[in-house]
Amino acid sequence: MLKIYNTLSKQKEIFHPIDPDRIGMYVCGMTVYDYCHMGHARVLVMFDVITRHLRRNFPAVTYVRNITDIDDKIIARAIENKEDIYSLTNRFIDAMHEDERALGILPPDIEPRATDAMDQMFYMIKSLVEKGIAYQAKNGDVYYSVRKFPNYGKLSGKNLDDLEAGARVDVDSDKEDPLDFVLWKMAKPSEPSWKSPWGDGRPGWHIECSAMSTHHLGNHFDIHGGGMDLSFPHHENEIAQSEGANGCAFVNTWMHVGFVNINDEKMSKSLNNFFTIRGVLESYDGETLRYFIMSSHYRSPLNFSDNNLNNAKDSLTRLYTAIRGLHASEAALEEVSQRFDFETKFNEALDDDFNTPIALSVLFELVKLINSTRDKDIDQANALAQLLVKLGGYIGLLQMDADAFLKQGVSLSDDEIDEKIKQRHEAKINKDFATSDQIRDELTELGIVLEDSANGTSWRRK
RNA sequence: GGCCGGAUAGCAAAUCGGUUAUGCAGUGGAUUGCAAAUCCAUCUAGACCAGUUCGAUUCUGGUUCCGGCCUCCA
Repeated sequence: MLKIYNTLSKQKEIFHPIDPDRIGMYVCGMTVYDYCHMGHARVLVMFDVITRHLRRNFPAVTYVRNITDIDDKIIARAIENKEDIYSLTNRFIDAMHEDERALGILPPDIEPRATDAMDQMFYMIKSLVEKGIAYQAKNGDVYYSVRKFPNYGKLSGKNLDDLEAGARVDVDSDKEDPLDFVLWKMAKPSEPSWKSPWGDGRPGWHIECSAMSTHHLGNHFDIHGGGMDLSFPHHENEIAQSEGANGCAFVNTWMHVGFVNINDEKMSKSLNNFFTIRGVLESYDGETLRYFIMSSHYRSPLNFSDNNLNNAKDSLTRLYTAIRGLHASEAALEEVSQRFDFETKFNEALDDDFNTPIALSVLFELVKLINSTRDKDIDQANALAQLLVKLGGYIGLLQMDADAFLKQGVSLSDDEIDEKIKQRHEAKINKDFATSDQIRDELTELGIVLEDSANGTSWRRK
């Protein structure tokens, strides 16, 4: 029984799909004018985990994650680069996909681009204008009239009068109310623009997501997610737009992923304390990043630091060490799956609002059993290792060959290392431990750790 | 100012009204020529002050500190 924390009700709820045969989930994706940073990585990874879990529990899941490929920052950056906006956005979309692959993220089912959704936006804006919820101001911009939507603030727990009191001054506005937000914006002469019933211009950010989500998932769908910073005003405005235009409930469950922090402060562009995914990948492999992200609950803050990343790496190393060299048949896997309740516990953890830290701890319980079984019953250890790989796969972990994971990023070639191991072995046979230890120390220096066992010596990266 | 979160051992991070979280690190032991890996045992908790309770880290109230949103933000 899946429980999800719903930002709308501020509590965990049992998830009741609108149509159990067809779950719809929409997640706000990137605005593509720069490389993705670790904050984006967290949203990407967590909704990947969520999608994987939903797919194992429901026959069909449609995961839509949009791309915002038109907005002020994109225009500004394109001008700065003397570049066409499409060449800019295409470049960063490719980079994003590359980052995603490194993190083991499966592509969403549909990845709509705002610039392909103009008609859907026109349709929605038109409907809002016709209903008197939106208006075209003197400057030509079309605004949403926030006071016309009685439930405004239901997601963020804010009310209009409080917002009004704390509102920053908005001088140059033709808005009827300072809290009204833009649906369609008139283009300045040199800017990219689209023809619309209200004049040449471009869409506001909020309407993009309302239009794309309902277009692909219907007016009323199950889950809508994004980073916590989107809950206000972005998601609040989406609710106002979609429910205002369609006259029905928009989304049942709202999910928000917590921030990635640096020294307990939010990682953000404006604070200039962000790390790009590709930057971090220079020092850590993608699976380590993925593990790091899953090591805390998705709604808690996640502190980004070398110490925590190294912790993640060490933990993953323990996991991979346990499955190294072990393989089993489907039948054996089936047998241990039945006999032990790891899978049940693992699934229960994910069912409880996607509690990945608990799910990971189940993996470590399994590791302990594998390691202690190894000497007594190798067949069972093999089968349990297979089970570990299977459970890891549920959350996109442990799908690499263990040797490949444990040997990656080393400066010497396999042959060179094997040669050193051979030399050391000979020294050991001659009881020349000074030499053998020296060889081992040299390798340790290079980040290569040797492990002796009854079957000979193997190695891994530190 | 308004509205939200959070405070757990050396670090990270969950659960839970009474019983081992888990990973890394530490200590003792097994194993090893010595290590590494592994196993066994073990030490470090619940910001502070009240209250409810047979019993609270867990519930309630207050205090302190930290963070977020209210402007583009994942």
